[in-house]
Amino acid sequence: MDRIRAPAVFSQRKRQKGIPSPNPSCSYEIKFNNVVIFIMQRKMGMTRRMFLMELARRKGFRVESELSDYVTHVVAENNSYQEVVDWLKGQTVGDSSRFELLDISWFTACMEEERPVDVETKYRLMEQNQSPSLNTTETEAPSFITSKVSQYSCQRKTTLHNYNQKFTDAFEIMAENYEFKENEIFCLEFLRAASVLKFLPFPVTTMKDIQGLPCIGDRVRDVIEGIIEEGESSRAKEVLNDERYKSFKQFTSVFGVGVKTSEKWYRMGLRTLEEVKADKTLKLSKMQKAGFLYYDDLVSCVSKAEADAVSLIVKNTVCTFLPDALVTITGGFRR
DNA sequence: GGGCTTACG
DNA sequence: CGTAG
DNA sequence: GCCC
Repeated sequence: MDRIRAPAVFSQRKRQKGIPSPNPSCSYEIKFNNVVIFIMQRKMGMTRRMFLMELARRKGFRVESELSDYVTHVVAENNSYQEVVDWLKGQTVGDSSRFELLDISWFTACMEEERPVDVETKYRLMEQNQSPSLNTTETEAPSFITSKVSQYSCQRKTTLHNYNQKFTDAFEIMAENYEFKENEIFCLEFLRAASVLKFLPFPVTTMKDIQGLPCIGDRVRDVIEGIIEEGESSRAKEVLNDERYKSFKQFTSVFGVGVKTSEKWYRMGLRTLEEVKADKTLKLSKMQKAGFLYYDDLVSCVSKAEADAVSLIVKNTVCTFLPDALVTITGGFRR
């Protein structure tokens, strides 16, 4: 249920034996053992930080004044994701990726509810955000519209690492099936949802994680729910076993064959590429003939070594004319 | 209620 | 109608 | 089907 990682085993113990100081935190009972908060002072100031720490402790939260090994939740105000990450790098902590990096709005929500609230996307500091909590004020109730994921993929900075492949694989299968059915609208729907989940810097484990994200409708939500519960999508599985899908998948893998041609072949009763090749009455386009002729070559992936070999040929050729020219591979092989 | 990429062969 | 990025 |  709860994504919170911290073990509940060590709670009060350590704190007590360490410092018999007039630390006010000792006088409050800790009610929530799996959340250990650290509040960043940067851009906040000491007075406000102390005020917030005291407030949380009064409400039964465990708050550390140092970035100890027990800390699970790092809270920052008016800091971007990058600023917090940079600051953490300068601290003597081993692996700072174990922390939940949260905006102050998460903290204020906790204070309002007097319990640790779920770490929803809107509270998280993420790479794309500039400074999420600019519209919160110190005295007012917090604004919960802290960060919003853009609906436009070009406005999202997505890394190569996909934390949600289980989900996005299923979405892409669904999308492809709708493409084969020439339902561009549902196809688009699933492709967009896949793109959004690929952007998330953490794996989705509860339905709360996707709250507030764009392009996630009921249909997509159903698939996510299925995967969270079953570990896999029964919908996507059905598609993979679907005869029509399997045939279209084969047909469209031939260069020069799209959905229209696949549809035609499928209507003719053809089901496999072998059957297509065996049918001598079919009129193939120039492209399709090439597609079959070089099929094995075209379906296989291009290796980095091959790309480098091609690059070398181009370099040498260019250098015959422009000895000082700079030639570099672009696209995926450049990464 | 409209848009959902676009140009080229 | 299919490809490309 | 989502978003404006």
